[in-house]
Amino acid sequence: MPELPEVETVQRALAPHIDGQLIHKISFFTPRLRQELKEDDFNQTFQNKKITALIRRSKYLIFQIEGTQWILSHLGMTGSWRIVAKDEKRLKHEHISLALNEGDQELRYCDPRRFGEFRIIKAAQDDQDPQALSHLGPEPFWNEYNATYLFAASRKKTKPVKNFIMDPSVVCGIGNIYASESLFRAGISPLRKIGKLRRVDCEALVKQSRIILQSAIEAGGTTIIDFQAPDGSEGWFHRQLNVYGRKDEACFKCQTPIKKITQAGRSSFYCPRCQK
DNA sequence: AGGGTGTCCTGGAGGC
DNA sequence: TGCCTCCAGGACACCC
Repeated sequence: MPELPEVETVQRALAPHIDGQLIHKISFFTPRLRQELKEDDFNQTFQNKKITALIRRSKYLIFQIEGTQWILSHLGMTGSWRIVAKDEKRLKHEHISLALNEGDQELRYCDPRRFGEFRIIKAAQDDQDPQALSHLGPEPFWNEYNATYLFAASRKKTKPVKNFIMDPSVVCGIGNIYASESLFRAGISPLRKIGKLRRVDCEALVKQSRIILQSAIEAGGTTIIDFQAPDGSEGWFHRQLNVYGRKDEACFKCQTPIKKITQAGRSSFYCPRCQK
């Protein structure tokens, strides 16, 4: 399940292989992912155009392509990209192929649950976000995401803190796993109302979420079930998870059994003793 | 308007 | 073994 560190890992692995490459042909092997996939539209727009960069914003990959249109890719739950030789046999759930250069190499997208996205968006001006992503809040590593910002943004809000930090318009890229893990490290219960957080809590939360995301990136992303980096290597960050997926197991700090609850339809894990 | 729920999807786990 | 049900998750539409 790709969250920010996984998407960052994919971006870093893929970019050197596709920057500067020409798109020879785009093929779809499924009528739709989250949206309809129309081969003609993509080929008319991108055939023989050069990929100038692959960047990450939030959990999106953006294929920057010469011209006025770009491609937005989201890995959903189970999406992955890999680079293969053109004659390599297609895997069961491979839905997209970008033949590069003279067609000798292909970038393939595999997604068993088809929760991913692949769509054409308008290119952005300068360093701005493309319009399709204008709703996104700051990245966790940007200076704008700090305790002052989080404290101000959360006043008079009544949502549980867990749901608040998972809102990409507040701060992007913190999914279910890292939300639980950040709160554990910050010593904050996921049930706390965000508006009741003190400034010191905001400071701890910003700091801990950064530390955890950074170490996950350095570890090459979390592999729980589905995630694989494009070179086939597995991330190993799951070995460092303190609470996620550890229902009824002993807290590493205090031995209290980890609790699992449901918030906004998503499972949260926390230590009822360490997190207040 | 803010907060919560339902929907999309399918593989895997667990129950009987 | 085989069938059934449930669950996982991000983004977004929708409801109260």
